[in-house]
Amino acid sequence: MAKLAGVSSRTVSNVVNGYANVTERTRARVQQAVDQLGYRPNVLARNLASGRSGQIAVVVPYLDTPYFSELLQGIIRAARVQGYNVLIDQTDGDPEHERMLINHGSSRLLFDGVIFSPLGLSQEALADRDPDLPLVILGERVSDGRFDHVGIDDVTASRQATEHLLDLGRTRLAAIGDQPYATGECAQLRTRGFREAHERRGLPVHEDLIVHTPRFTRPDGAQAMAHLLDRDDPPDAVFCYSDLVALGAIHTLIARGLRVPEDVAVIGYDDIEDGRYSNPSVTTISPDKEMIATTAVERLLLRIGSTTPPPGLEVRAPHRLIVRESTAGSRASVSAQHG
Amino acid sequence: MAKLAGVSSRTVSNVVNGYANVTERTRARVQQAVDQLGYRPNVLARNLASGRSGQIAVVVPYLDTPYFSELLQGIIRAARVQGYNVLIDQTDGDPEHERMLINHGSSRLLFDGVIFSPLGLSQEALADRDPDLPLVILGERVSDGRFDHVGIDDVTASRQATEHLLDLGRTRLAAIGDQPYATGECAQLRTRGFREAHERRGLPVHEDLIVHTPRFTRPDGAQAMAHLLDRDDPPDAVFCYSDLVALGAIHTLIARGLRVPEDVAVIGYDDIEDGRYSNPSVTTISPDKEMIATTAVERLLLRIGSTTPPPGLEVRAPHRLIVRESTAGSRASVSAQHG
DNA sequence: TTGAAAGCGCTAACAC
DNA sequence: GTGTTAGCGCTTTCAA
Repeated sequence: MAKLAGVSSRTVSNVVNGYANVTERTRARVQQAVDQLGYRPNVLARNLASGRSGQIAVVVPYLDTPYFSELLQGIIRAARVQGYNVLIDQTDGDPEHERMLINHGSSRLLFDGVIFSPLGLSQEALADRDPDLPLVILGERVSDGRFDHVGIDDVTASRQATEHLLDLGRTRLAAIGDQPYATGECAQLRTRGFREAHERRGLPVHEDLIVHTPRFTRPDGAQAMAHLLDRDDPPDAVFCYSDLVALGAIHTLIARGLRVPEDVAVIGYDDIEDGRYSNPSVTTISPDKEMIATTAVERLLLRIGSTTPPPGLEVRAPHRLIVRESTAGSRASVSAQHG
Repeated sequence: MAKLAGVSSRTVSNVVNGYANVTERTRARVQQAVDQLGYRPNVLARNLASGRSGQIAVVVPYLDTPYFSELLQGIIRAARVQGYNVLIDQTDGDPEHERMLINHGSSRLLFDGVIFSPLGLSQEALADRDPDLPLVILGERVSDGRFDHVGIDDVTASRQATEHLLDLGRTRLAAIGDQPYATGECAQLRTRGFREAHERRGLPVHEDLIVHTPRFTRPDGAQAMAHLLDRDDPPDAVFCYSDLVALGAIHTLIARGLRVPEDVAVIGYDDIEDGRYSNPSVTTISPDKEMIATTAVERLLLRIGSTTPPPGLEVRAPHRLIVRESTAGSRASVSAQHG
């Protein structure tokens, strides 16, 4: 024991953990011993004794989705600053896997809390989860008071995206990405924003131009767009529920010899890097990822630290509309509005 | 203790861990007790006692690089099958951070081994690392016998990419991504392949068309391409050291009103999804990511499991050339050659 | 303010 | 094959 090299046990713990009640002299003495012996506390032992693992889990549906990997970066950074490690888990949107993770998951104890971006998980599954597991939800789901929720205002953002398309003078707006079933809450909020924009202008929604997709990937976008173009009366603007979908849609448009945005304007969602360098670059809704990440970590650690769980907080992160070539053409400039 | 509900301690451990020497009857009895009490072994305690954490770390320079996030998926999957959790760490290519992780890193004990994709780390730093840490290196660096190395044959792949460009009848080939300094080994191997292709055909290398970039990102590609186009005698084909670079380069080309591939053919490297849906889609070198991931995990676990470290293995993963629109135009089809 | 000692819940060497 | 027992290296009451 390192403590032999000066004083004794309990004090070392105090010093290493930076507790208050230690004489300056003692602290110095211990510190010196620590340095000299190159002592490093054993994380495992500490974890066992304290009952905490010093790790948080981040659960996302798909790791190779740029939106998530960009978000993850911020989370990892924020967690590390607080001395926490991040465990990453991918669910592939599998409801069973998601449920397992927030229930009496086998790996409970491996992490002290979870930042969770659910996809397939229903409200009910969320409800009967392990009540002792500190939890922060990302995305669209609204807090039931027992966890925190961080996300942008999807409805407003979607409305603004749609209004941008209408402002361009387009009249036949399509929407790609609706998911009119239990696990598609996120998509449904965006559809609601799409509708609201029309309502505010007193314009009719072209119901048949709302296309469903199983996911928000490039292939989904490409296929949906092809579907739309096969119609008698194709759209002149498309609101895509992710930048990936937009990228896929644009791919199809160009492959069919159409011009973006002259023939069809396209707007995406997420502001991933791909959309900044694509041809054309993609107009998009840009959520403040940095703030989402920071807030999520902050809230989770607060939750982990408290014995009496704080009330569930509803955090609205800001977003902006970023106009690029896919709606503005080559003269694209940036306009911003905070949500 | 769950053991009260039947027999006793040590046996439980045996059963739970699936060891051999247990009577069928005993096993059943224990199993029943386990089920009944809803017993779950405490991972932390197990880790402390066994000295192993059941976690492996994967260290990559940048998490939001599609190549890495695609690779990570495979690694996570493979590790999970073996009952291992994956801890992800991002170094931002910071040599100091990288060195720390493979030395007496503070978080040693948190993971049993590391799969490492180094960037800034010099050969020397690698040499004086913690010799007890099981290590598998991804990418270009060749094994010194004390760790395993998994990667494709960069020189051959790069030569094939270049030959593909020459086969198109192009004569002024540029290369974007060289890094002629200590930490740019990966880039240098690709440059070597680029040269070899010219040599084999008895063609001169246009030295002034080899452009250096600090990283392999879209902005790097975009900028380098702009630089090339500002020359008196621009290239008619470009070998980009990553798909992201290619995407950036194409962005610039199109912005300048040039046609890809008619005016300039572009080939990338990595086969990320972005390149399959971009306009034009990107011809590329496709490494077998699945195999790289599986092999890396397999070798690492083997290393973790052995008391006497196995000799460092050099694993060559296969790759293929995938021809798409950025070199073949809209009639792009797929040709494959294994490396 | 600091020492002593009792675990945290498991694994593994050692006997039976 | 299975029970006994001694730690793994820390945190944390409890005294002093």
